[in-house]
Amino acid sequence: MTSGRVTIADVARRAGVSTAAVSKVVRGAYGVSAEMQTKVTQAIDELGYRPHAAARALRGRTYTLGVMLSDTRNPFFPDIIEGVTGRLGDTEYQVLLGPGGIEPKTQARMTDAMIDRSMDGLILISPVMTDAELAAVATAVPVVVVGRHGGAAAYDAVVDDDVMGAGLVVDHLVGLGHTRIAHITHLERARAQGLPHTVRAEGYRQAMRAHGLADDVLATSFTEEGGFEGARELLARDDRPTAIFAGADIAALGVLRAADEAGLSVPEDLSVAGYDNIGIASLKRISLTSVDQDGHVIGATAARLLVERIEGRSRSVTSSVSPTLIVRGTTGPPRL
Amino acid sequence: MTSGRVTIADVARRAGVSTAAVSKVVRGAYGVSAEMQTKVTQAIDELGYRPHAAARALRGRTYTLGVMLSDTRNPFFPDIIEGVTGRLGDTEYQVLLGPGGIEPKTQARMTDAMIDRSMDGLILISPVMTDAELAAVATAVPVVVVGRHGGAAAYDAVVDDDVMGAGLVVDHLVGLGHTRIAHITHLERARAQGLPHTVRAEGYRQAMRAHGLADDVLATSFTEEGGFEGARELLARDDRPTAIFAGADIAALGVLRAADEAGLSVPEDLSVAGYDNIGIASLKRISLTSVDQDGHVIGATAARLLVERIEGRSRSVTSSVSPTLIVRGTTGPPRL
DNA sequence: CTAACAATGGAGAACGTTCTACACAATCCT
DNA sequence: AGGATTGTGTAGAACGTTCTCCATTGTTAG
Repeated sequence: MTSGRVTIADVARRAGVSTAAVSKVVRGAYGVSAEMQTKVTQAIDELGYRPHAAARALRGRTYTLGVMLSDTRNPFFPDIIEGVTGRLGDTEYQVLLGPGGIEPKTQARMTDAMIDRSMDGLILISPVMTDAELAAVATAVPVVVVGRHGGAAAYDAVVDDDVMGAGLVVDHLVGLGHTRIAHITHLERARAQGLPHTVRAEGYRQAMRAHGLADDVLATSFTEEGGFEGARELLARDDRPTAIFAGADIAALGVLRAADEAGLSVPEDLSVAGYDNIGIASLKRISLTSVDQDGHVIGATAARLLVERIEGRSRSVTSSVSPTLIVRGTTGPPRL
Repeated sequence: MTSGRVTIADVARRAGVSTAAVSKVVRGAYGVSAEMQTKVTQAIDELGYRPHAAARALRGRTYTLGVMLSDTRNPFFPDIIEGVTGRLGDTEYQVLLGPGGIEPKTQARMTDAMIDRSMDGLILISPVMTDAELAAVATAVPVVVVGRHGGAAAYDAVVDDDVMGAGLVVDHLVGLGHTRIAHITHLERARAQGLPHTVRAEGYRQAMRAHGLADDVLATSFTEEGGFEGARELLARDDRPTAIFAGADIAALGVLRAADEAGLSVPEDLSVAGYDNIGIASLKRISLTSVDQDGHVIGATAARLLVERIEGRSRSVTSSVSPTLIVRGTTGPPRL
């Protein structure tokens, strides 16, 4: 009455069997007769028994998967979550999210906390930890890393093909007739390698080279302000670009503001493209050309890989998701 | 070597004391000498010991707080999270988020899962459960409910004063000279009482009445599409409103699109206001007048109340946060 | 008919903590 | 001096599971 919690012992008493037998039934383990099965199942239903995850943790699984979020404000993070939970919806696994913050230190604290809570596996979204830290986490628990290129042997990885995505944008703009295409990227702060913005910038450079064009990369930050500042600088030049490809939609919004303030009309005077295809990009008022990553597929894939890992696979896998270009109103042929 | 995990017994052996003593030091409990304190602390540091939360759960606290999110896409949910984690940053508590989904059933599953994982307390953000379900959760674990009016004795509550917020908008519009002000609300689907949209609609009605004006409420949904559809219907009328107050910014964006398509200029032909002050409302391209809820304060308050509850307070508390009106470019005097 | 075996159920030892109860020593009061 | 009190440390029983044996059945093969 004090705790009120129904335990396996209560069920065993009710069904007139041992706790071991109940445990077997609950886990679907080998060695239970049909009769035992029904008896116990009935007792469980009558009492409303639910296994106590913490107690389970001491011996076996917790059926809890952790997803560490580096940035809660990243607009397609809900897509990834939905992909993960959707995939796991009909399994016994539960998903809990851990806000890891932007700093390597706070992220490490979060992953430690998740390990301490004996989660069965972790999905890390764009972690900003060193490779060594990442490897350390991966030895303690199965790990899938999302959004970071160049995965290691210790963990699985799911990445968007950012090189391809950047290429799609450049190809599109070149196809429209642009030659002066600038790229706004995010200034590298951490030691971590293979982060999306780096790879997108590299993909942009490759694609420009492939078209025989000179590249023009400016590093500010992936914020509205960063896009604004970057665009203001680019647009002040004598030979200002006719198109700006921002490495993230949020920065592209800043670019649009800069264009507004400079009295340039989009797309006639300036074409603008982003990356991520965030929800508002599709709003008619914005109508931003962008690269869609299909966070849903990314999340579902990460969940699948993680469960596979937990259930025994040891060979490491890297899955690459192909982005698609969504052409909208902010890109068009340059004014001659 | 197999598990690799450092346990309290390892620390005790290293320091040459009992496990009970180590436990006392770790918990900061009464009855440890200074000498013992340093000896044990040193051993902990040397071995890199971290308490195993699941094992703790079986006896005492887990130092884990759960935040159930009803809607991961809600744009000010990151603000609330930051408020919560910010408040808890220097305590021993860890915050984990649980995506509860929109359905009462999935939300119940989530809260159950959190209870099964012996979290010390739960913050429920706009839960769509019945009062009975809510009460049941609250008997199992300390609970703070956010964003739902009319809290019960069993749990604490933090709410935005939605009546006041709606009043601010109406007062502002009336002050500009508007008399035909329509309101777009969210169609009630669940049984749950006291949800924000209901209260906002009621606040709107009260304020209109106070100004001696006729109210005009249309229920669609709090989505871009819902705002669009609602506005299209309202704008097709003979005596179309000169101002539309949408109960959520996301719907207000739909209203803006409808105005664009109808060839009405904002704010000259139509004033538009929203609620929530989501990030993009401040973008120059949108510049939406809105009501700000200060999710940061809400989150911090919820965290404070929850910790108080966990640490013994039994009297139930409801904290109300005052919203503020952010006037931007989408509202102005009506054209005469 | 008996030995071997498969199928089923149960005992009981973990798992890593917390926490109550107690032992012991040192200090205090009268 | 002797009892009471205070301070400090330890033993050991929980907590609710899982899981490895082991015991007891039937069943089958020879």
